[in-house]
Amino acid sequence: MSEEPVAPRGRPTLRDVALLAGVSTKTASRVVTGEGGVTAAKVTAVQDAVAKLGYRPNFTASSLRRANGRTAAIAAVLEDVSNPFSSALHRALEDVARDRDVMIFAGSVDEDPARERALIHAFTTRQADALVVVPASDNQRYLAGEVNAGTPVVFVDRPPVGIDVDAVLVDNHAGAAQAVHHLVTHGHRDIAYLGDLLAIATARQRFQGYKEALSDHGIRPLAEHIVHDLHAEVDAEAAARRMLTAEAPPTALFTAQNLVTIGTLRALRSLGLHERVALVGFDDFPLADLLQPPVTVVAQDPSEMGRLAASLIFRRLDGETWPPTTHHVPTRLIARGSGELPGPHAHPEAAQ
Amino acid sequence: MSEEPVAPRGRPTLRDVALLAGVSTKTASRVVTGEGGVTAAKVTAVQDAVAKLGYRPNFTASSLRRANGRTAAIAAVLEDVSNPFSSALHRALEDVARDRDVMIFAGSVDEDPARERALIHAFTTRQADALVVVPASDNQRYLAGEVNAGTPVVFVDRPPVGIDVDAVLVDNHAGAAQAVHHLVTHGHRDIAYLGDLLAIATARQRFQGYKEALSDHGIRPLAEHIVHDLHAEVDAEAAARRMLTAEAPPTALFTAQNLVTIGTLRALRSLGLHERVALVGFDDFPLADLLQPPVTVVAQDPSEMGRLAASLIFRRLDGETWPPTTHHVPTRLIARGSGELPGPHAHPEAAQ
DNA sequence: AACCTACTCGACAACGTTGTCAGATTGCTA
DNA sequence: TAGCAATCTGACAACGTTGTCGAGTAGGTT
Repeated sequence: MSEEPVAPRGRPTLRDVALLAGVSTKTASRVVTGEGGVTAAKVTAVQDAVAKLGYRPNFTASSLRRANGRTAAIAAVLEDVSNPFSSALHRALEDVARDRDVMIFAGSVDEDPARERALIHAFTTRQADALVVVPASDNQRYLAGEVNAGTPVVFVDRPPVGIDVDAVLVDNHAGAAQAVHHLVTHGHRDIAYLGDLLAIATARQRFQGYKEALSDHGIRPLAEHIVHDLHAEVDAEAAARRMLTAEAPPTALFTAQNLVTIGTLRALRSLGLHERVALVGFDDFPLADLLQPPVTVVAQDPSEMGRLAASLIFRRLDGETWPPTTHHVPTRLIARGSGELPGPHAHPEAAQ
Repeated sequence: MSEEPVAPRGRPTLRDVALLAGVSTKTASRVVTGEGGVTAAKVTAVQDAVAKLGYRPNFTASSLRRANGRTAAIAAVLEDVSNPFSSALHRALEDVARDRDVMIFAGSVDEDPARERALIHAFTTRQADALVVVPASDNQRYLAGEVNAGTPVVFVDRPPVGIDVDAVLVDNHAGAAQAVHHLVTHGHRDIAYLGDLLAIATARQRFQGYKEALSDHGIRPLAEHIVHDLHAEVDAEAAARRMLTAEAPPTALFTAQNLVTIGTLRALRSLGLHERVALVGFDDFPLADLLQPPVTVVAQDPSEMGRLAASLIFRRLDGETWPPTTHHVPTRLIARGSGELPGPHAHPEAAQ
């Protein structure tokens, strides 16, 4: 059934290959790394031995010895590998890394600062060549050692604090303002805010954008129409339901995060208000266009962010240097329907 | 601004720590690994040196030397880290691995057998302790070496071919049959099949389940109502549109894969048939319950599959042994609306 | 024939760490 | 005081690999 030789307990090493081929380990190494300068006869002898033993080089040992010490692995410290934003980012990193035969460590932080540190510690300890970080903590000074040691680090989605590294961010402020402006344009003045944990910098920025856009239109938001610290879908659903069933409910909603948007949609749907109360969400999500009404969003571009982050990483790994820079990937308002439901102040011609 | 010492070019090693603390490297090692048997004075001396230098152990070098040689990293070879099934699986693996401080390498195969081999090669070469594989190739004999060497391998979603390892599968046949039976129960006899690449084993099983369920009801499917090899959303949308606009269109659809279901929904929606033609999809997806009508699916449980796969991996890593076993995670039909749209043969009391 | 160059090859050390083992120190008992 | 066990410590080798370097061989030139 199995004609392959029983492994001599444990994986074969270069020594085993060399022994079988009748050459030195160094020559065997030369053959498997393609270094060259080996007689054709010995090359085939080594190759035969490799095949016979099923030898696989130990890349770990090799990178310990090799000049640059690279492990050809980079680490992605994400919010949650299973959420669409993180996984799109992850995928974009992979696509760029793939061209260079670089592998990816991925881990989920779940907004837990301790987990962030634990992950980064684990990854650096495993000699990841670079770090892509969506931080959850409020200070990343602890990364100074890594950065000084020359490990490329790029922050994504949220800015670094206490440390100076490249960052790929979204203009949350402008995106939120754009959403609010859009709702005002469609005749709304009573626009509620439902947002993520205020501890998250991007949530604060989006809230700022919301407030400033309203104030630009001379609107003062009602305190009872502002809810923070919604992180999970169910929290958002409950908050939206409460707000919409109170007296004097808002005519439009700005939901400042993915899951908050979805939770809010559930509330609207179950209250039968989905065709009446306007909604613009921050961050696009799959099937938003298939819902009834289709959901208007301010879309981020996680793929583009990932590609950009990866390219910064690899340029640094290639030896390029420049002062730490923050890049902004633009947002895009995608009008699909829910954000164009007319408000009480809609001019007939404006609400189309 | 920066009070930390400039790193002595490159990361500090245990030797640097030992030198600074005035002890041998072995004693420094004893302290950082918590091996014990070291005077309190030296312990603090070493700890001070560690702090001062910002020393981080090189886990890679350590695992090279340590008895079991474990790297505390496992590899997940997924279809596409950014699709919901894969990322839910990934997340479940991470949750189990987290308890043991094990990290995860993840990569996307994209249904490309060559990519599958390349990924597995890269991961084994980096000494991953174990492999979780959602295969794309039709034969995985090439893994024999790894398995013989004692690396735990678990296949998920698709069975191993040419090699005998643990597997965590879905009962695709029964799930598909259940979907078709459900549609028949609701008065449909002309039920179309839209499915994934026939090269994928699970797609074949689902198709089998479809055919057998129909034949159990004495129904012979029409050739023009069977389409294979749909993999992307757009392909499915085009195929569904073609089928639904031909003469004598089916009254119900069984879509045998995630993206096929979504593409088909788009076609139904744009043709205005979404409230008329029944649909059951294989594999659940986010927001299926928020669509109009809500989408009835045969749900798999990727989280449970991931947890099970991880537990098998870790039990093997803990030294437990047993003959390679295939586990089946049950599917669950979730009736939400689209699958209960009545067909022409519906009894008034059955269609509810 | 003496010399040189180009090429092939292997001994050795080293990457950063830990297992082994034996030496040194301490404290206790007889 | 000698003897011995218990405790602490460091020298050394080894994990699997590759960089360095010098030895060996063949071929070509004077």
